[in-house]
Amino acid sequence: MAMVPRHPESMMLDPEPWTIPRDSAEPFVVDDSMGFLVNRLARVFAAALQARLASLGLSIGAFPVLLALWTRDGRSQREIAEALPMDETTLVRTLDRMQRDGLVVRERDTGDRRRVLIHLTDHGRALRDPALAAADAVNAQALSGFDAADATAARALIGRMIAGLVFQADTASSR
Amino acid sequence: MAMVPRHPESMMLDPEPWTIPRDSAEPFVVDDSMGFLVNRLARVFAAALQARLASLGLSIGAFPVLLALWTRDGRSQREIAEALPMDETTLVRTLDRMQRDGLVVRERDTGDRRRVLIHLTDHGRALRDPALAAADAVNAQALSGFDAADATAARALIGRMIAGLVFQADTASSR
DNA sequence: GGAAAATGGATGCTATAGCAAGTAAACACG
DNA sequence: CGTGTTTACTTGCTATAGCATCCATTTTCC
Repeated sequence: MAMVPRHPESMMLDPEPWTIPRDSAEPFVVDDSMGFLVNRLARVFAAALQARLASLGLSIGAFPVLLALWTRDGRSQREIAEALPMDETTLVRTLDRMQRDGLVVRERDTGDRRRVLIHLTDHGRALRDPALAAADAVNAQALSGFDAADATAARALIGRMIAGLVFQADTASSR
Repeated sequence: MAMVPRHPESMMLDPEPWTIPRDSAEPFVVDDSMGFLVNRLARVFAAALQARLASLGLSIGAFPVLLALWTRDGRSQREIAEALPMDETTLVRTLDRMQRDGLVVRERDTGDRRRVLIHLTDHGRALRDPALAAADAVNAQALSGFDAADATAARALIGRMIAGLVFQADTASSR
C-alpha cells in the first residue's frame, strides 16, 4: 500500500478519539463509525464537484442525470431513474431544473403517451467533455497518493458495503 | 482479504461496464468513478440508518447532533457545528426540528448572551443506547463479510480520500 | 367492449444541505 | 466612553432527496 500523505489538516484532528460511553456495550467510537465516515466523504466529494461544475453553470444534481443521457439519449424518466438508481420524485424535480436551465427537453412518447422521453439539448451535449474532466479532477483529488492497488481496493470495499446494505434491505422488506 | 460474498443483486448489475466515450480522452467509466460510488454508498447508508431510527422516532439528521451532545451536553451551536463538522445553517434548522420533537432545549448563555447552549432533554438522553445500537447494526450490515483487516483498510482509505479533498480545497481557497 | 389493474409521471409535503445576508451582543481600540 | 469589528446565531432562498398520493394512459382479463 502506498504511503499515506501527511497533510496539514492531519494535525487539526482531535488527538483523542471521539467516543461515547454507554451502558451494557463498548463505547461508541464515532471516528471509527463507517456510516459517519462515509457521510463525511460524500459531503466533501459533493462540495468539490459542485465547486468545479459551477464554472460550467452545472449543478451537482444534474450531473448523474447527464451521465445517463450522455450514455444513451432519449430515455424515459423511469429508465433514467432505474439506471442511476435514483428516486423518481427526485428525478422529476431535477429534470424540471435541467429543462429550465436548457440542458434537456421533455417529449411525450408518441407510441406510449404515458412516457416522457428526455433529450439532451445542444448545450447539454456540449458540456459532456468539460463536465467529465471536472469529475476526473475531483476523483484524482480524492485519490491523491493512491497507487493503482489502493484505488482498486477502495472501489472493491465500497462495492461490498453497498452490496451488504442493499442485500439486507431487500431481505428485510421481502420477509 | 476476506472472500467477497456473493449476493443476489450482483447478478442484477449491468454485465458490461457503464462507460461514456468522449473526444480527446479515455472513455469515462461511470461504475469506476469514485465520486459516483461514494454518493451511492452514502445514500444506501442513510436509507438503512433512517429505517432503523424511524422506530425510535428519530430522523437521520438529528443523529450526528445527538452524537455531539451525548459526548458533551450543553455545547453552543457553533461548537457543535465545528465538531461534526456541519454547516451552521443546517444545524439551526436541525435543532429547530429536534426542539420541536422534544430532543433538546435551547438556553441562552447567561455569561455571553450571543451564545445559545443546547441541552439534551431526558428523552434525548434516553435514546442514546438504542440509537447507538441502530448505528452499530447498520455498520455491521455494511461490513458484513469484512474481516478486521478489511474494515481497518476501508476506514484508512476513506480517511485518505477525505484528507485529499479537504486539503486541496483549502489550498485552492487560500491561493 | 368495459371494468379493474398496472404503469409512467406529477404534485404536495417534509427533511437535509448550504450560500448570502441580516441582527444582536461582545470586543477592540482610539 | 463610542464606534467599528468580530462573533454567534437567524432568516431567506435554492437545491437535493424521498414518501405518500394523485392523474392519465395503457394493459389485462372477463
